[in-house]
Amino acid sequence: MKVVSWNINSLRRRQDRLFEWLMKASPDVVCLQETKCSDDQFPEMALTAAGYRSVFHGQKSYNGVAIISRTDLLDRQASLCDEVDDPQARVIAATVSGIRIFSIYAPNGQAVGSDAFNYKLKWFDRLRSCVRQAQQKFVNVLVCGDFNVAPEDRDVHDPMLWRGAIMCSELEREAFRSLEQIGLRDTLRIHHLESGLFSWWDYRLLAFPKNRGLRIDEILASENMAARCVAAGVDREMRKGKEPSDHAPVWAEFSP
DNA sequence: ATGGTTGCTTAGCAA
Repeated sequence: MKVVSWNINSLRRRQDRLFEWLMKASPDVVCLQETKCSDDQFPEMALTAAGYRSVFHGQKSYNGVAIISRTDLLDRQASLCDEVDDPQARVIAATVSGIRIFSIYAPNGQAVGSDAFNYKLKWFDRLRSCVRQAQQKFVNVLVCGDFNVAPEDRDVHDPMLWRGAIMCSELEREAFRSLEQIGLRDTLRIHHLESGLFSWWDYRLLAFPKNRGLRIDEILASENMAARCVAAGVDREMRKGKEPSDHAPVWAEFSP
């Protein structure tokens, strides 16, 4: 089973690219982030015609997440488990073949120490609690998305330049590690230890051709799923060409 | 070098 996580940076803007890629790459499950469209704008019918079911949780202009799958998506949940009424559409979960799958779009945090930054840290606490709840019910859990955290220096093109900056600060990395401490594994690192593997490149200053990027999109797997992970990678091709998202899809392959 | 690019919406914010 091939699972992909992709921050598409506007589904409406990149719908053609999405469908071409689905036909070519033929993934089993795709977690999308920053769909930036309300639920009434989501191309559910077109996806059905292409052979994909979908669950989605969007809002006007910003954020928005979805999961699309070749097989049934059960028990859709569009929240972080708690009763907090969050106006930002950043989480959706569903069950595919007995695997509980989350598509998450973590807050960016704007600047270290800002209100948005503190909201980001609290949001990670809420996410951790929510994933723990899922782990009570499911042995197989995947948490896929844009975490807006580069977990280690090897995930950063220029660690000295980014030292302590947003997405790289110690508090954010600690928040990310707290997810690993409840038994989630960063699937890319099961198969690749090298630096230079990124998932996001700024649109500015030729960042992509210079490979000046960060790895902030991850597929985290529960122990049982990690044991089944036979390959993982980044689809850099999708960052190329006309009007790409600023993120490339990251993927992980699981044996039955 | 304190710049620059894109999306959403239409002046300015978010990323």
